[in-house]
Amino acid sequence: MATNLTTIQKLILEFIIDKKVTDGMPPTLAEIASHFGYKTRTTVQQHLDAIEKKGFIKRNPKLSRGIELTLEDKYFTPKPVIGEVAAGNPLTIYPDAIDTIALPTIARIPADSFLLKVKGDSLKDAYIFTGDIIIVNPNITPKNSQFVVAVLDDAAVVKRFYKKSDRIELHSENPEFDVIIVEKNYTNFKIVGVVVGVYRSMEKKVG
Amino acid sequence: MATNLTTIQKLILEFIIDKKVTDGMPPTLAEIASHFGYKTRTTVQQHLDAIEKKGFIKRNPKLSRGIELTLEDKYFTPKPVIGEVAAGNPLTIYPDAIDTIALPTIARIPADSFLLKVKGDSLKDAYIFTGDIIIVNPNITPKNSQFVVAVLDDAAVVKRFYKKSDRIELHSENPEFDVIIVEKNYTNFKIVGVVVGVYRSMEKKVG
DNA sequence: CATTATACCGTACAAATGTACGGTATAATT
DNA sequence: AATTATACCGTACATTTGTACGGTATAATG
Repeated sequence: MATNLTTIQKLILEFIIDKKVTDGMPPTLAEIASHFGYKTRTTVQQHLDAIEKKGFIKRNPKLSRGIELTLEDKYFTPKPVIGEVAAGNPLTIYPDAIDTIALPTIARIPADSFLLKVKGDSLKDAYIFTGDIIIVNPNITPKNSQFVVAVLDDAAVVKRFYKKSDRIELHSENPEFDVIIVEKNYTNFKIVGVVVGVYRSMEKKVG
Repeated sequence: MATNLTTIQKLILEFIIDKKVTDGMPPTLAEIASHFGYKTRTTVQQHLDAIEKKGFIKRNPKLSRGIELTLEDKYFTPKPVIGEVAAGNPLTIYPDAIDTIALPTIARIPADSFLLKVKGDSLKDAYIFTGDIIIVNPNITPKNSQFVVAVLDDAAVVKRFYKKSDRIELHSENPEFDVIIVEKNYTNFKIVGVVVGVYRSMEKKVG
């Protein structure tokens, strides 16, 4: 879907989506204004007018929080896929990807998490396949045996996390792969986040 | 969870859940009052006080539509998983699993889509595993190669759908399984719905 | 018999909410 | 040079919204 929304309009729309996902309901004009530092609700009002005119939302007049997302399939919440993981390769982050996918509401993801598309079959032993979307939360401290997205020497990996007293181990589901051991003082290593869910759309053919 | 809610309180709670599911957000006091024919919002206010006191909801003071459902699992909308598919077995629909509260939610699932939990590894060739949740839409006409949930001779199957001029074929991902052929006049066959998505939570350990 | 919980009513009010009207400033288009 | 779209401001106002206070009536409980 081509977006003829301006940058600011896009930001506002994203904020609305974000609020809907985390709070379960769209924000009020005042909440939007406050978030963007506007001194008047009128400014928001005018942006919403523009966004509505472009067909991205529909508003129920006089109804509080009456912003409906037009692009949203009734039971699906759109959320941008911000990048790709293909194990072994650098973590690709799309520049300004408004490549939203329709995530089912059951996969109700916390606002602070993001989506990555899986490429390659390096995760097939974890039952995660090319095209699957993984939901990554960067604000969770990983517990042992959880899947994490990590960047090690500029290459991305998705592996099970195990913390030992002196090091961190990254295990693969497939025993043929060696365990990656990260010593405590190793600097070129970063946990990107914890994988909290996997979603796969079946609409298009998989096989 | 035992319910010590009164009949009316229960009705009001159900209405709130219903509104949340259909409109995406909880109602205002006025909307509740109008639905139940109350002449005052105060009446609703008092019922909500009671319901909150009993721990079923939590309210954000002063915030419009600030009714939170306490019973709602953090990452899941009140949309319940209504049954189980274990290929070869009858389609299990949970009777009224989670006590009075979940029941109305179940009854009110938008006819549009529902959730089934997958049991057994009969679908592993389609990369769907035990514990996964499939999202099924009964109102879509299946296209060729889409996964469908079907009931054939009282046993549930989840297979790829292929319509031929004179029959319907149900294919398995695993070529070792025979293709099921349903002749056009066969009666004991019903397409339950099209599998539109698979969701797997990674929060608890998978392996 | 007094108390408590339930189930309603009305009146009142501050704050929140959506919206209208009018204005300024910049950039792009015609 | 005139117009249009964008991006803000301020003031104003009728409703909506949540909430408080006070009252009535019934049924159940101690």
